[in-house]
Amino acid sequence: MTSGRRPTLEAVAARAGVGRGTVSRVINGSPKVSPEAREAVLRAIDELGYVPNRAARALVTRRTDTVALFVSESEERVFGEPYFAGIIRGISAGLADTGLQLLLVIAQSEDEHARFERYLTGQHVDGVLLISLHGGDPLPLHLEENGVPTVLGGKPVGVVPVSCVDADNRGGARQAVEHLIGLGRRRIGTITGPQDMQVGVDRLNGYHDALTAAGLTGPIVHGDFSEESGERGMLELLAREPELDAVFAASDPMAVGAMRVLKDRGIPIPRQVAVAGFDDSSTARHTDPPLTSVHQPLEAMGREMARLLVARIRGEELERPVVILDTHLVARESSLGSARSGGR
Amino acid sequence: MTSGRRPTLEAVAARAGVGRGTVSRVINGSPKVSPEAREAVLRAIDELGYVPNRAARALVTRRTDTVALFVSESEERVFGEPYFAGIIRGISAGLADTGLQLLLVIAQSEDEHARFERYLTGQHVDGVLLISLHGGDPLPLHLEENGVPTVLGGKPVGVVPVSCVDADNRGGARQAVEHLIGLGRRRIGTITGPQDMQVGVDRLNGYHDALTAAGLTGPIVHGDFSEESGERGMLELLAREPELDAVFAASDPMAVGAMRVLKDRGIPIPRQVAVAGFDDSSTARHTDPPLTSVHQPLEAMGREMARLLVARIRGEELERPVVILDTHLVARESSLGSARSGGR
DNA sequence: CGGGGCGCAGAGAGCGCTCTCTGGCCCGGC
DNA sequence: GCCGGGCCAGAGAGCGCTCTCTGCGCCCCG
Repeated sequence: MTSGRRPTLEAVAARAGVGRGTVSRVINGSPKVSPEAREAVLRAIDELGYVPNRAARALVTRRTDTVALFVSESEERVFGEPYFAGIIRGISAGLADTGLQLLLVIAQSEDEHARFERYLTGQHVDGVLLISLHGGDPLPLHLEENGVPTVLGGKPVGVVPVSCVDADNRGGARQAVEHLIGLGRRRIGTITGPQDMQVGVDRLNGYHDALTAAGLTGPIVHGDFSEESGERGMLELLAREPELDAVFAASDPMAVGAMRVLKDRGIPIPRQVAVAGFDDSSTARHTDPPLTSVHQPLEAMGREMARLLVARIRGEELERPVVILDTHLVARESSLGSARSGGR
Repeated sequence: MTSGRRPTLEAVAARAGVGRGTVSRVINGSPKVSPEAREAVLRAIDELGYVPNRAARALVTRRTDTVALFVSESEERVFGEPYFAGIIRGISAGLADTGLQLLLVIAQSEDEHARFERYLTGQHVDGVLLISLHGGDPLPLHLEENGVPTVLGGKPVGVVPVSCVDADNRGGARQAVEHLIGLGRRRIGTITGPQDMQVGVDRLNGYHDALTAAGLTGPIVHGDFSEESGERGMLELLAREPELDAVFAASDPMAVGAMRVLKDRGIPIPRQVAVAGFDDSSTARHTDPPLTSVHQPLEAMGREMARLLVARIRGEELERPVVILDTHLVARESSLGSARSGGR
């Protein structure tokens, strides 16, 4: 089929009866080409099935037309699957008509993390998308210092990033807790996420916001987003506050863990204790009872990350370098239904 | 930090007091370098923070050190999230110490599918991994014809692939149905996957195998792996076989849909009808009751795909170009517990 | 002590593209 | 009618690397 080797730009030029420069101009959409020449070149490209060689182009332009999605997965609990898949779809969609390719880099250990830092700063990609970043990771800083545009998924703890996209974790958590308060709950505990991640801090703050606004306080225990830490957290909450009538878990898996403990103890959900989670993962719809949870627009977040990165690569000034997308509560049976006090 | 531009191989050679060729040999691990020269080169590389330019190398070697993972997601129902994430992790792990980068290509429409076919056959990647392939997709054939090594995740329907990795869908389905038979069930229906996908066919065959071995028959309805098709399938099964005492759904979402219908009808699970699914997704653990399901080793499958592809890229002969990995049943409450006939 | 062979190093070419610079052609103005 | 300017095309250089080929020096053997 392909005779020996793929056709080069030179071959196209020969066939079209023009010079290499003209072919290059046509390919790159330069206006300085006469209609006849353009026509001839396009026909030759078509006839030869010419595809430009990226390596050769990258060599001279110093752009690779590739961006990396870097996922640090040293602790797999952080890396919830629905989150991952949703974000990736959004990114892929956002990149689709930009001509940029997506390189997926999953660092599963510290070693790999270091190796990839070198790789990414080494002129191999035009930009980097980072998700599930851990507290104080210097990677985004190093990248920017080396002139590699970087967009973060999720706010980093501490530093103000050059550009990042996040869900409104604080607002979402606040909504969830306000929802519980609105249902008449008064002794509302929370199981937090890791406090070295901004997302954990934000969701705790949202919880605080709602309680404070209602003049309430409640017990706080710390988890790490995992189902198992949800179980431990629930046990601790019950020990500290036997009169608990609701719990807000900062992730769905933790909510699932909490619900398991409640069931084991024979505590009816939501009659005695209402439960709300965060993520609105597919699991939330299938728990017993179905879990009230905060939905975040994963695909939109991914798309927005791609948009920001592309703009930065093109050297455009960003009007809003930090984008926070709305979250909303999806109320289900784990909180709805009658509470003990109001019960029939 | 970086003064102007990154150091080139030439700069390293100058600093080490050797020629470019020697530096190249050191980098590529050629044995034909004296220890002293190698030492000097390595020091210079370290001092300069030299990172080879991939584009320049790719241009001359005609290898890109990049493989693509191509996901055709035109119908999103097929592309279950846990499947995706698990496989990717395996692939990433399998590629980790090969120096190959992973390009993620998600074709969300027919247009993109066609565009990427051109891209992938156009010397941009050294090999391609394909997952969730649809019946009769000519892409793998085209790729191989163009000399691009390809490894499939999941057997294609019809043609015998050059190399592919799959789970033992038939065996898994058979195990699940044997399990139901072993529990005393005799009127076992199935909701199949799409029959234009080999995975759908295999799981139906496994169901057949088990029934035939036990001298039974049962009603078959066709679904498309989606939750909604599981609901429809269950309704149809109940209509066709009111005495049904078990159902094997070829995917977890379909099993979930089926369970919803059973619950709506007030049919106790598993007392009257036992349910088994396929995938052992995280959802399976959280349904009510928890779902018996067939587990497939996703990460191992991904790793195996990577291994096969790397071997093919290196031109090694494959001893077993088609790898089928074992599946096993995870029995949970949706099938365990007492059946009607046996009382409690 | 001389010649042949081997092993390591360096010079040169070239991968396929872009980009700059020069040149040719045509048109308009004086 | 001649010259200047604008516009499009092509030639040339060079991006950073690999690979081949030549050459040099050393060692070993006769």
